[in-house]
Amino acid sequence: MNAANRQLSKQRLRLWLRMLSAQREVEGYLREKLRAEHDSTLPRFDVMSALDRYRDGLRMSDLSAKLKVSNGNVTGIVERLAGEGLVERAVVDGDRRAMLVRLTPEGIQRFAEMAAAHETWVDEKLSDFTAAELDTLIKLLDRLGDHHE
Amino acid sequence: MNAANRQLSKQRLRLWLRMLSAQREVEGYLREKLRAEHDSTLPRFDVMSALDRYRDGLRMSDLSAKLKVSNGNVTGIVERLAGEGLVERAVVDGDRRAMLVRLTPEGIQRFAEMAAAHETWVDEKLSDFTAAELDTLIKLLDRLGDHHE
DNA sequence: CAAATTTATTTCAAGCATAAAACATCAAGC
DNA sequence: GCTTGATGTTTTATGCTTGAAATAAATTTG
Repeated sequence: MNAANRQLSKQRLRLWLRMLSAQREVEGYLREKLRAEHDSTLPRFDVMSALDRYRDGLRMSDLSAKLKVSNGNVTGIVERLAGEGLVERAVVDGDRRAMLVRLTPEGIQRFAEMAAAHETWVDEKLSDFTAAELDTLIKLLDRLGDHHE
Repeated sequence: MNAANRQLSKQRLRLWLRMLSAQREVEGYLREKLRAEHDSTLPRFDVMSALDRYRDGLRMSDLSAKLKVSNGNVTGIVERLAGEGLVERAVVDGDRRAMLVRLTPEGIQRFAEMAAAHETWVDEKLSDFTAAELDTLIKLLDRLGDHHE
C-alpha cells in the first residue's frame, strides 16, 4: 500500500473513532435524561417511536426489521412495555403465528411527552452546528447508513 | 419558537437519526467480523486497544475513564480477557486497593492481528469518502465528542 | 490515633443485544 | 391430505452495560 492510501486509511480510522465518541456522548445524555425524567430507556423509546408512526400496529418482525435489531430483542422490550400498559398485543386474523403490536392510548400520550422532551435534548446537544453544517453532515452520513429501503 | 428554529430543530433531529444509523451500520459489521474471524467482541477489542497504548498497564479506574464506561463494566470484560490469557492483573505497590492490568505477550500478539484486520474493515466501510470529506466530518464531529482531555 | 470521608474496585439486579435452537403455523407440491 | 419447506415468534445461553450497594484500603480531620 502506498503512502497516500496509508494516510487515507488513518483518516478513516480517525473518523470512525470520532463517530463513536460523538455517538456515545449524545446517547449517554439521552439515556440519562430518559431514565431520570421519564423512567424509561432508549430501546423502549425507539419501539414506541416506530409504533407511533404506525398507529394501526406493526408485527413483531416488522418492528425488528425497522429498528434493525434481532427478533428476540424486540420480544423482550415489547413485553416490558406491555407490562407498563403502554403497548398491547393482538392476534392477526388469517395468521395465527403473527402478533400485532400497537400503542395503547396511554402509550400514545406518554410517547408524545417523551418525544417532545427528546427533541429538546437533541437540540441542546447539537446546538453548536449551523444549518449549513447540519446539511453537510446529514448528506455525508447518509452515504453510510442503510435507510435506503 | 419561530419557524427558523423549528426548521433547525428538525434538522438536528434528522442528523441524530443519521448518526445512529451510520454508527449502527459500521458497528454491526465490525462486531460480526470480530466474532466470526477472531472469536472476540468490540468491548474486548476496545479494552485491549487501550492496554496496547499503555504497555506498562493501566488501573481499572483509568481503563473505565479512558473508555468512558462504568467501573463494573470493565471488571467483567477484564475478567473474561484474563480467562483467555490475554491480560494479566497485578497488585500496585503502595496502594492495595488498586489493580494494574496489562496485556500478556499473547495479548499483544492477538491484538496486533485484530487491529490490522480492524483497520481494513473500517477502510472498507468508509471507503466512499474522499480525503476532504473525511477531514470535514472529523472536524465537525470533533465538536461533539469530549475527547478533549 | 480514632472517626469520618474519600478513593479503588467488585458485586448485584435489571435490562439490552445477539445468535442459535425450538415451536408453531402456514403454504406448496405431490 | 401429507410431507416439506418457509415464515413468525419465542426461548435460551452468553455477554455487555448501567446505577447502586457493598467492601476494602487509603486519607483527612478532630
